[in-house]
Amino acid sequence: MATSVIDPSPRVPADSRRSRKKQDTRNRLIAAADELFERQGYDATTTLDIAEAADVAQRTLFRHFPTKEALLYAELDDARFVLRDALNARPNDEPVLIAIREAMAELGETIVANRERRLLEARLAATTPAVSGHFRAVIQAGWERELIVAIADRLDVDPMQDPRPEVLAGAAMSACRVATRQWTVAEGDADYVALADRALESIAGLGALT
Amino acid sequence: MATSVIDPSPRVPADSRRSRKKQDTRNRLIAAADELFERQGYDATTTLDIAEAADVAQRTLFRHFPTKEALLYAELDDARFVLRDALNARPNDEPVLIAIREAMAELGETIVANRERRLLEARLAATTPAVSGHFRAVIQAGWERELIVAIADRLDVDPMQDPRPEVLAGAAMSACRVATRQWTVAEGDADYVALADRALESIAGLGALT
DNA sequence: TTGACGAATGTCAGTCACTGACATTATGGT
DNA sequence: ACCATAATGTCAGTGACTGACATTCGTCAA
Repeated sequence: MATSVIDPSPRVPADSRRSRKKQDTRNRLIAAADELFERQGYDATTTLDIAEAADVAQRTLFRHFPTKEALLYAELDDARFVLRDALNARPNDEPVLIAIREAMAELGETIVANRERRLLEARLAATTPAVSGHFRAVIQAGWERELIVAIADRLDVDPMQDPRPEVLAGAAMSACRVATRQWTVAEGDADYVALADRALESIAGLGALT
Repeated sequence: MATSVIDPSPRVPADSRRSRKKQDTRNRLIAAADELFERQGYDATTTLDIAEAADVAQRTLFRHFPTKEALLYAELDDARFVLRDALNARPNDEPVLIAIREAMAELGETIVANRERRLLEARLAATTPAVSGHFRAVIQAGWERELIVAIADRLDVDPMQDPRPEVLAGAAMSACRVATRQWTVAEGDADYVALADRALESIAGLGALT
């Protein structure tokens, strides 16, 4: 869900032929981008290439995705809603860091399911500044916002006054980045959930470092 | 210093007329960008506008700065070397989080000195996604790298294996972002160093949150 | 002083991501 | 069948950035 682009009130049943076709072009665009990025690299692939490979006009591509990078991270961007739901599902009396670890564990399963795509994202992010930049600026920032409001809710504090929600969220996102990098170095042959949990756990000991 | 762009080995004395002129065009470009961003907004200002206001060719602008955003963040980008030096200057037996707080305090003074520019950066980042994105993707990531190597050095661990350096660095950068936001909300009429220190201090208690 | 060398800049043409405006086609409801 | 409108197509831009080559200007040595 979440078309990555703003489309307000659909007056059409969510499962009409129209919406199926729309979803289909969206999927074809993602698949085309995937394959082209894989085959000829990110920078060497133009949005026109992608559109033609998906057999749509370039303009249509930009109606579905706001930027070229969004094509790559469509799935991870939507995953922030999964994160939000997972967080809200944790019991309210659970310590915040525990709740985050549990929610991330749940999310981690979903993430790693698409192993090949995750590895592609990682490869491209490692070689292309535009990609890693977009990840930090858009994807990670989006996840972070979800974390912040969830944490502030639990602590019942104002995240504009109390620095802890944002600081904890930042630490958690860094932990996820580390876990992802380690998982990527291992070519996906590692327990992502365990890696992430270990990194998240380390947050508790940050103040005691020599 | 660090010209924000790669120029390897200058065979010319660092204080020749040539280098002074070069530095001068660089400064004029920054000043021109500053004023135009202030007057007509970020998006409404083209790189050609800036170049003409500084009385150079557009091509020259892009020889001094790799992107339009870099014009805005030239100073903050260079500040990462100040951060590195400040960190290295801290005694080796000092606990890491303390060292970071002290180094940031030192850095904070430098930062807040240019109050008007900081407020301009904040205003633009708050209204223009391209600006806030660049900040996260380039500036903050750069500072974070400095933090990571400094922390890993002190702990004598491999930052690729041990998640703690990167996690702590991420938390610290988030703390700085919070402090900057609070300082900005107060229109610069607040003790930035105190705000940053309070946010950084909160890292120690992250694991104990209910 | 002069002349050679090279750094900084200028000029120009091009690529490519992205956008606004308007025309066309395809669906869904009537 | 008919109309409203969602989805797409077409086209002509704008603007950031780049490569190639010409020109100017500071530096230094003979």
